[in-house]
Amino acid sequence: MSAGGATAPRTARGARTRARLLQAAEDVFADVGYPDASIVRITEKAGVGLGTFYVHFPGKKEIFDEVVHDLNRRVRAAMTAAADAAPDRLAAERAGFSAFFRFTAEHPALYRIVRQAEFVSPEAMKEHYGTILSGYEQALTRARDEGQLGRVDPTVAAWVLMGAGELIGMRWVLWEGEAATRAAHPDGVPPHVFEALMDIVALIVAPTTEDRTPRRTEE
Amino acid sequence: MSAGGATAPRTARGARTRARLLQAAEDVFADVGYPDASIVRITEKAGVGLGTFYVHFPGKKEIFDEVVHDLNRRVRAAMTAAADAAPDRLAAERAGFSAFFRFTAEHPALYRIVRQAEFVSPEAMKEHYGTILSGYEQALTRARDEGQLGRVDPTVAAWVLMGAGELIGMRWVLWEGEAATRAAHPDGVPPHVFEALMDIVALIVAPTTEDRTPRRTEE
Amino acid sequence: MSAGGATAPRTARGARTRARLLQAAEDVFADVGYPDASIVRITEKAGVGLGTFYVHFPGKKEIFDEVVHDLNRRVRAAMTAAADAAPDRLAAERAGFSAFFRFTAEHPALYRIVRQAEFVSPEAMKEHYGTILSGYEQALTRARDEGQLGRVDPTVAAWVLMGAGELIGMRWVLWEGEAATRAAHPDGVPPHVFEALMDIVALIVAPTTEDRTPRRTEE
Amino acid sequence: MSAGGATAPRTARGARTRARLLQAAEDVFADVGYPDASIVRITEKAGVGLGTFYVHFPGKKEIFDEVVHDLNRRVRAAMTAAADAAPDRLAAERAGFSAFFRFTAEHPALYRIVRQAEFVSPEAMKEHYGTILSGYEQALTRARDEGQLGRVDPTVAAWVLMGAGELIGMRWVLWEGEAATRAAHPDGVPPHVFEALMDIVALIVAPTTEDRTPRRTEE
DNA sequence: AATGAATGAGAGTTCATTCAT
DNA sequence: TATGAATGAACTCTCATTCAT
Repeated sequence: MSAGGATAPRTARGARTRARLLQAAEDVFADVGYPDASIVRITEKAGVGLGTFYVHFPGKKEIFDEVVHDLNRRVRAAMTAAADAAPDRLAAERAGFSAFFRFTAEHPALYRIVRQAEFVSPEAMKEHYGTILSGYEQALTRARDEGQLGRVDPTVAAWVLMGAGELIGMRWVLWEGEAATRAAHPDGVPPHVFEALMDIVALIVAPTTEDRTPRRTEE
Repeated sequence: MSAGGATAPRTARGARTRARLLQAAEDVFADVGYPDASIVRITEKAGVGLGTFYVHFPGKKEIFDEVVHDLNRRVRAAMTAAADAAPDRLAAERAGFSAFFRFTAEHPALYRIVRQAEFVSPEAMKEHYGTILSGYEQALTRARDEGQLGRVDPTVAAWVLMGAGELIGMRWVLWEGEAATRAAHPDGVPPHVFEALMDIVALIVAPTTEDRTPRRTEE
Repeated sequence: MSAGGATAPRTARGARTRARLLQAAEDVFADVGYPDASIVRITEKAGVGLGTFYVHFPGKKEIFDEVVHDLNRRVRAAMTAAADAAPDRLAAERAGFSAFFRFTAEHPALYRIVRQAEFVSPEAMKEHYGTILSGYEQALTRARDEGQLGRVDPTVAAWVLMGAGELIGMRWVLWEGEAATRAAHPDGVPPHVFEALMDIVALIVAPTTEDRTPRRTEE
Repeated sequence: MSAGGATAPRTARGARTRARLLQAAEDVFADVGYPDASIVRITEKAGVGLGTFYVHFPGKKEIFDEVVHDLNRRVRAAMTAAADAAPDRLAAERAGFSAFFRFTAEHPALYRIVRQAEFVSPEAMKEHYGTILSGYEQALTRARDEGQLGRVDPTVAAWVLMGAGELIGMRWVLWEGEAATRAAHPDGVPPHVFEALMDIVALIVAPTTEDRTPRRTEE
């Protein structure tokens, strides 16, 4: 018997059931939160019997971790795909933020689930922020080396920009993002908000100039 | 505030018990999270009988709301007190962030509790961010009118700065803030992080100059 | 210290408080039933502090018993007063039933409370039915001796008539007795029901005749 | 009937458990009354785990309603079976009352449970009396049309007779019906009581004669 | 006499998990 | 693989009663 319990599917039918459970779990965790997301609720949404859950997952925490892992992978893929095509750092930021907000608008689960992870599964949370941040940091470091970033600390800048994305997303995607108006938001948030944010990002991510020489800091 | 349920204490003894329960609730919510914060746990920590809880609060959600409300009031008081003495906007930002990180270091409950509020009590969460943001926004608008702020949208800037504070605080106060090293952090986070953050803030909050004219956005 | 605990009032104020509690208890027991009638509810309705209850009554069961006792005394007084003035047995029945229904209409508590007494306080219940029945039985026995009653067993007849009163009262006073229409019911129930009942009573309570000689039974 | 909640059993084992719970509930409700009939008590008596209760019933009130419904169906079946074989109305009454008292003697739960229903579940109570009464009324109306009933109102007569049965049953079956003496009571109550009751019933349910013409009433 | 804070046993109910089918 | 019946620990909340003031 392998480590993870009764987990890996061995038939096509099993794989399908497993996928349905994962999707249902994502929905339910996002809808009602981890504590109120009962296994029955998940299995009912998935259209399978209660007992079936334990055929595919060892328990509630494990499926939660997997949902977080999935969302993390998908949001990073979306952001990377968008940013990679950009000619310079500022364009990459614009593309990355846009992708992030659009992903958020389509998968509110990301936010709602990650924010609860603190108590449910701190590892999952750290993994989520960790993976995103390390990629971000590398990109910024590279940009700085290429003179595309002002004299700011790439690590701190990465956390600042991520924080900006989080709260702007919370405010204008989750709190105010009605499906009706979303069509008018090509970047996930209202255009004027996106542009205002880009203005600020441009101040941070800007080619080094002589007259602006902030203190440089290292860890 | 004292609207519903068996709430307002009528004797000095009652007021003392109520306060003990509030403090215990803050601790327990921060320690184990809302769902695992049972009433027994709270009353045991407070050193009172289980039934006593319901003499003072109608239920679990209500005491949670009150804890959030309290923390919100206290953190805003701390930030306002610090920022009010500052000569200009940048100094105010420095003082405000410092106060915020120090408060966070001493009351990790703030973070841990607010982040859970999404499902437990969305109103409490919106109230929390709302009150902080509206103050912040006003201060920035005033600063802009006085020429102390670059041509950035004050509302969006406020959310960006708040997001920066949140994630920096999460990363360097909650995840890494051991009591041992805290003495060496006069601003709540390691000095080099604080200065790196201030560098970035300085880019955003900077006197208007002619050569930097980002697009201006209105709601 | 006397048997009944802290019960007998020693001042005029105390007596007033006690009476208010009794009335409140009657109302609350009738409204929500014994199990849901909490002491707080009673004291709130009475307009006194919770602790005051235990100054006047040893406990919940005791006040229940006293409420039953009171209602019993009052309904019997009403029925006796009405029946005593009647010239013959049939007239006495008519007056007695009328008094009973009218009392029921004004004090639905009687019914609702007595019916619950079975489990709360069997003694109280037996006392209630016992006192009413024994008076009834004596009256019927006397009537029989005076030739005003057919050859029916007075004991059984008393229980039959009481049962009739109970269900007719339940059906046409409690279930259907709206305050609005009550003015039109001089006997507590709709006139046609009352007369139909009297027709039946007249069959039971009728002067002995030669051709109707039912078997006579003794206990 | 199987409308709401986690109710209908899908396996034979489930059906057995459900039946055991119903029987246990009937016993416990009758023994200690609704408010003191805790779910633990019921499940212990049924010999199943506490949680099992909620697999089969949504809650306490629902099982109560079902118990009442069951008893109602059974007592009506017993009475109907007995009365249907009778040649005339008086014989039907005799058979019906006998069946009713015997059922009561064997299932004291009926009484004890129905009497509490007032507060627990008024609908259940009304359904109970309603179904019995409507059948009774129809039978009496038919009898009257066939000249087998004196000039009495069938509706009121039905309630009167039912009331008689209730109180006679309460007095001589519940209060005095010891298992020891029951063998000597072929009709559920002591023979002399039964005959005395039948004497009275005979006065009400009697062929129309010219010399007895009480007022006739209609609704 | 009057009060309300304090208490803990016990209530109904939920739910992650196990297991026989 | 899939299922749903079964379980009991743990939860939130109620309330009759005690007691210091």
